[in-house]
Amino acid sequence: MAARPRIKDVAEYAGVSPKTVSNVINDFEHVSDRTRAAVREAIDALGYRVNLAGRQLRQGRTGVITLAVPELDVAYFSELAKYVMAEADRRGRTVLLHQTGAVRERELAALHGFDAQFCDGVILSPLSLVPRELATRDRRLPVVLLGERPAGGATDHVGIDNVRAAREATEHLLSRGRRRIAVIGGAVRGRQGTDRLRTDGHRQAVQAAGLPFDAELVVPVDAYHWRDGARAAAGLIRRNDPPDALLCLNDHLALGALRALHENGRSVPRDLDVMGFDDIEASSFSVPSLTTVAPDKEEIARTAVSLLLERIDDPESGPLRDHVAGHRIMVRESSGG
Amino acid sequence: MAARPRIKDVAEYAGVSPKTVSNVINDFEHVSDRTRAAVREAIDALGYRVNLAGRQLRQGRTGVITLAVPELDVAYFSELAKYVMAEADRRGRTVLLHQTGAVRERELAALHGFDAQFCDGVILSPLSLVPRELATRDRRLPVVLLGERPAGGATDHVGIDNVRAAREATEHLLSRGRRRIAVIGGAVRGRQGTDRLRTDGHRQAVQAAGLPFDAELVVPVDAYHWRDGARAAAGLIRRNDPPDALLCLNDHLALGALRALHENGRSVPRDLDVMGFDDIEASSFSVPSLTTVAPDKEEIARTAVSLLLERIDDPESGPLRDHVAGHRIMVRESSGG
DNA sequence: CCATGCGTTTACATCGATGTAAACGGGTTG
DNA sequence: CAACCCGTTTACATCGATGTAAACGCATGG
Repeated sequence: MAARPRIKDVAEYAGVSPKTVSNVINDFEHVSDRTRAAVREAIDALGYRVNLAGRQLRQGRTGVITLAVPELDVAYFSELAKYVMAEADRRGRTVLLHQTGAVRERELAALHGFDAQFCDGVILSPLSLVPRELATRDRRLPVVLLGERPAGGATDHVGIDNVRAAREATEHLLSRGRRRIAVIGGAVRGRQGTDRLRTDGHRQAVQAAGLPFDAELVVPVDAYHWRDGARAAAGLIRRNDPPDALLCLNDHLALGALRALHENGRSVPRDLDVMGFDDIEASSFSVPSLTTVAPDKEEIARTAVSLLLERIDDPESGPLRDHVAGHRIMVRESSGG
Repeated sequence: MAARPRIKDVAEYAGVSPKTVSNVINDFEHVSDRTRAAVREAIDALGYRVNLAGRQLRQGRTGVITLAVPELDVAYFSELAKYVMAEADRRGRTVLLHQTGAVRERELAALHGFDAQFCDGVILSPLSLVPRELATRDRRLPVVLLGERPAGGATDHVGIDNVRAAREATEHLLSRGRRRIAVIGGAVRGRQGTDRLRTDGHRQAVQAAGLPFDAELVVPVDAYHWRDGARAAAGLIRRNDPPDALLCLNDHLALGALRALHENGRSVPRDLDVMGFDDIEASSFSVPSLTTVAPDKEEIARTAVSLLLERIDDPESGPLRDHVAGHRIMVRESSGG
């Protein structure tokens, strides 16, 4: 089998110079129709496809953007990845998907282009990095952050209004008559991460209702997986003064909690209400189906890609942008819906 | 901020030639310790990192392998991706994750390196391509196929023994006294896809037990998602002679079926048994928890990466390989476990 | 003291595509 | 008919890293 054809081969076949072939490929306007046709024919005949390495070396662009998320088997991220890839595809880019495992070093590596400088820019969903680390990133690589807003604010950002979303979630539970609402995966103090922001929103709703905020009901977790939600829920219902509702900061936690409640003979929503965050596909199909906060993932993905591509095309373009994407409360069976 | 340092900058800083720096980077043996140390220091001082485009252009290698799967939000694939990435990481490679959406053209594009020739090889989990198409691939790009075994057999392959796995699954249900077992997502005829192979295995078990095989109980689906499983299950229990067990060809279908059965007042496993395939994390936490066939995903990932890297390092290396990975039946509540 | 050998380092060319600037050629115009 | 213009095409250099082959330097042996 012959070697992969180069631009030079196409040029010889078409009887023109390599640069002319390049001009045709890149839709340069001053190419006569005859030449263009001849080159197109040569490209088809030889099955030529551009070599990205050569192009990048010359242009400094790859057409590849990286999406770095903590874990792909957290459904929220794989669903988000799907939207990001679809949008990138629409814009003629390729997505390099990367898992950081929420490890600091790997998130930092993502910020700096993976030593590889393989991509034109990065969409990063950070978990471990603190704002200062996020701020010291390599300015040469455009970055858009997802999730919590970086305090320093040196980077474009897309996310939902976590405080408001959590407040609305708790308001929903309060409106159902729930009074002792536990927050699984929450954080009362510490940096303004997603967990802290959502806990703050919850606290606002509780206090606005004239109820006392009980920090004992905020249960931190190791990770946002089923098992962590199950463990937390099991612990909570064994307390002397158990909660009458569980606000779980993602759907995996909530689904794990549902399982634990079932194992312990509690009925949802009769005995307790349960809510989640993210609205992953599984949440429509659980038994009972799960009330949850649904961020507009498609809006998040679309906006993140747009902001990133703008920065790539023009690194100096305007001020930092901070897009707040929409969200909805999806009321389902786990809170009587 | 200064421009990214090149190998030449490092060379000047260290007072050696660019090629010597390259030798240090690539661990060439004939470099004196003094020179090596000086170069290392220069690299640190300047924060130098190799430019992959330059390297690929010269070496024809990127260190990047592609994993192309139908859909990332099918948990089996995102879990598999996690293992593949972990293994690739261990081997010092980067994974470019790609979604084909089960679209023929996109699977073909994957086979040919995405027009981009960005990667050294591809691990492809095909859904739509027929064996002939798989055989006509570009020989220059090493490929490992996952899932069903390609009939033509022109490519390395890793998968479980689908026929046996399905036979064992059905045997489990039969041993519980189930007699009318429906297959959701199955196929009685057509090419030897995963669906067909598993249906065949099921049929073998049924007939080995001296029972009639009822093709009416094999229900095809559009996709392997919750909603499809829910729809199929809802249809089945409305029949005059409903099944007493559902063998669903992936866990999403099974979880959707559980939901539909619940909505229709059926109790699992009292009224029916339900089984899935894949053993995704959600299946341990559903209510009831799901009996399922657990392929050894880690073995699949590890082997696929190994085979691919061998082919990349030596394209002529030996005959085609076909690795059959292990699987287990995980008995849980949905079949009385 | 020079020749030889071996291990280390360097100069140069090269991978493929494309920016730059100059060359080319056909048509106008004075 | 020459000077000129403008749109098209080309020659050449370049991006960064590395393979090749030759040069270099130090040590040993004749």
